[in-house]
Amino acid sequence: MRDRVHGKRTPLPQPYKAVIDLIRDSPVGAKATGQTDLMKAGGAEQRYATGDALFTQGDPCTGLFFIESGTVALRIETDLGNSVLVRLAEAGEVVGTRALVEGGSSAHLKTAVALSEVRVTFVSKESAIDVLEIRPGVILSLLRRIAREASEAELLRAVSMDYSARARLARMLISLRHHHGWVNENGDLMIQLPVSRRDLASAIGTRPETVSRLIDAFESDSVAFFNGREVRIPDLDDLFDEVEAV
Amino acid sequence: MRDRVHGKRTPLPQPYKAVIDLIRDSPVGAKATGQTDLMKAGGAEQRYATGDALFTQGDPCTGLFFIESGTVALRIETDLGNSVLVRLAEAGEVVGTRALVEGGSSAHLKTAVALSEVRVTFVSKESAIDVLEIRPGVILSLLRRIAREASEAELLRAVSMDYSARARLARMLISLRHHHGWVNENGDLMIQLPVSRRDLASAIGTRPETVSRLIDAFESDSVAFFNGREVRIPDLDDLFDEVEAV
DNA sequence: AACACAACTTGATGCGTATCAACTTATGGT
DNA sequence: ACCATAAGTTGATACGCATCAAGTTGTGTT
Repeated sequence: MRDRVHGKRTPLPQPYKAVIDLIRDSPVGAKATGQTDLMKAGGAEQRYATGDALFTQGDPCTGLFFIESGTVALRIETDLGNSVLVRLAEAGEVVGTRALVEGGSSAHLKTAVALSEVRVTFVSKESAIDVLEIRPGVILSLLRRIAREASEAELLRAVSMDYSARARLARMLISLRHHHGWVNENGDLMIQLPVSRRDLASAIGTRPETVSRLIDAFESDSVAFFNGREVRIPDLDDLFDEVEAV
Repeated sequence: MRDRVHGKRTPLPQPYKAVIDLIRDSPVGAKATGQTDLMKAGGAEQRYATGDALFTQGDPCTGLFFIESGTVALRIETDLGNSVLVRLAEAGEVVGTRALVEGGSSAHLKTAVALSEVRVTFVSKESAIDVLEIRPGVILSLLRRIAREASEAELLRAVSMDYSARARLARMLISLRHHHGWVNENGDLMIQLPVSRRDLASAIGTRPETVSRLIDAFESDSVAFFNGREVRIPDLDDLFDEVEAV
């Protein structure tokens, strides 16, 4: 691997491949699949403009939001300026699953804000549970989806602390490519960051100043070139190399 | 708050209380509730001795393990010596939920090892899914349980990086008290650590040497006194103070 | 276009913790 | 009870990143 500005870690001989793949390439939010049409049949389409909140931390959970298009930021807000980006939810994912948690009157732990034009199908808590009680197939699909999210979130939590901030930023870019990347005329991977530097920093557990410096480092090493929220990545493998060592 | 050997952080004005409570006191693995008797009816009781593996990373997922008694360590093993303790599963929790994840032939991402005499009810993947397809009530209970785990794991991942190693160790002790603590004749909280220093270190994302020094620091500050795997905590509030600032 | 304010960058400095090495203390097997 | 090996401790050193401060660039507003 290339020299790097920031540290090195003890290499890990032959870790189990599936785990490494997951660590290296898991989106911040897990991908969603499976048909939940039956459930969504009882729902209503809603639209949100950039910056609108789907729900706010502390609000009672009223139902599930199936994202049809657009990107939603899930944040913990600690005060006006101080917030932590917990994950980005993309088209195909469900947010608000806390509405299903046992104990009727649960409140949202996070705030969900549209980062772009967002279209969702909203299914109220009551009708969601109605459907779930009648159609085991639907609930099984939802269960499987959430089981995977839980499993992966837990795993990521445990291992992500072991990475340097530099590696975590690399992993973030890798995962963002799925919904925010394309290939330009020269064959370079391009990514349009959906978030500010500040969000980016909080998402990877570091500070905006550090992100700034990491960007400098990536550019000196020709791994990635940043221009505002647009990122050009000549060779994706270089990014994977950054996450190679644990 | 008292002076401390290690750092301080910018205080957070009035974060949303439920979130803070969760952060401060969430067990490493989420508590489980809800009746799943119907599902377990089709299962078989199994016993494991200390050190036995319920399953190993890479094995195909064969079913769900409902822990009736004892403590199970879930680890990612990277090689023989190098492992990360992802969570401790206690009586009342379910492990192996990855068996339910979509896409039939999933493999375990973690290794589950009994840390004590462990009694579980094992429900095979097939019969679990059979039950789930017939009894929506059961699956709903399971879904709710897993939804909460997912939600909390995700949140914890995001915020735990913001804490110092010292605060993370304090949080670990706080959460261990639920299943491994008692009160001694002097009214002191006692905790019998179920894991080695090495596991402890990996669970909080640090190194054994650092854990050693943190223990020294806790003892100098009279927050907690360690004797092998036995910990004496004169005042639990002192530990909560350690996690107070983000 | 001019302003206010937020977002971002750059530099200097210090703290927290990883790392490496040497040592001491437990643990388990024969 | 012994030895071999693992687990835990202690010390010295280095470095990644947070922090504070001051600047610059960007963005929306009237």
